[in-house]
Amino acid sequence: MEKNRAVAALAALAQDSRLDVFRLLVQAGTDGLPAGQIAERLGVPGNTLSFHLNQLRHAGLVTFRREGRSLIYAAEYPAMNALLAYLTENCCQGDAAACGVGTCDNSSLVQDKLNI
Amino acid sequence: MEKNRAVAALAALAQDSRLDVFRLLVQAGTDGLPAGQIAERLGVPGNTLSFHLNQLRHAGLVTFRREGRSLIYAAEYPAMNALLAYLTENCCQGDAAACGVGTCDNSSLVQDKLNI
DNA sequence: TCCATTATTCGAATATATTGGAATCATAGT
DNA sequence: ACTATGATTCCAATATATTCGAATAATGGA
Repeated sequence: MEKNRAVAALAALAQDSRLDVFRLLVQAGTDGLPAGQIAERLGVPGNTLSFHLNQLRHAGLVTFRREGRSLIYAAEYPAMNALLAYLTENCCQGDAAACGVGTCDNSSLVQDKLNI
Repeated sequence: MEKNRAVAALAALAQDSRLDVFRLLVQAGTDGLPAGQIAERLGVPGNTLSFHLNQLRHAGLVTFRREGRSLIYAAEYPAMNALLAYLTENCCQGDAAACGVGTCDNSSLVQDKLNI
């Protein structure tokens, strides 16, 4: 993952409403949720939500598809994983245990799996 | 980890210079680096770097200690791990494999280990 | 075709973040 | 006490982000 994309993804997540949206979509799974339902659940005006969804979309963290009149948004899991990988990359000069990252090397795992 | 702290950490990382600083410190390990050396390595003016280090510090992502005239900054690994845990939390309704997060559940792992 | 529904885009007001010059603070050595 | 070094704080200029009212677009049904 390039630095610019990482900064964009972090910036997209670094906002109250957008972090809520993203987590909601992560929980919703690959089926996603229509924009209106997201707006209702989070109590955010439609046009404001639209702005935030656009930010998340440009950051590559969500995608959408049309279904009738509804636009269904869904989390882009590979992008989330790439960001996690980027953040844990080079951690502790390879000695992950030294900084408590866990027993498995998330970064290389995800990179191998997804070819990012 | 509370949402506010997560947003603060994400915002701190969502900036070119600060992401550079943080990654540099993550690589440097627990010994850390003096502010002047960070400024020199990244080509950032001292006062500007000071501002950014302050942001990272307020977000809980770095700490510092004095050594003579130098202030040595170091990455706060528990905070980094708590952020990763927060981001992967509730992912895919527990079915981590479904969204490619890896074979181990990072979030619960880190939470158990660090009591965050 | 006309209307209701679902959602996005535009624009302008407001708020927040970033930058660097100049001044200041803290420490160590003489 | 004086000076040099390493770093921070203050401030004002500039740039970016957020919000919501109003206007617009896309779809489906009568």
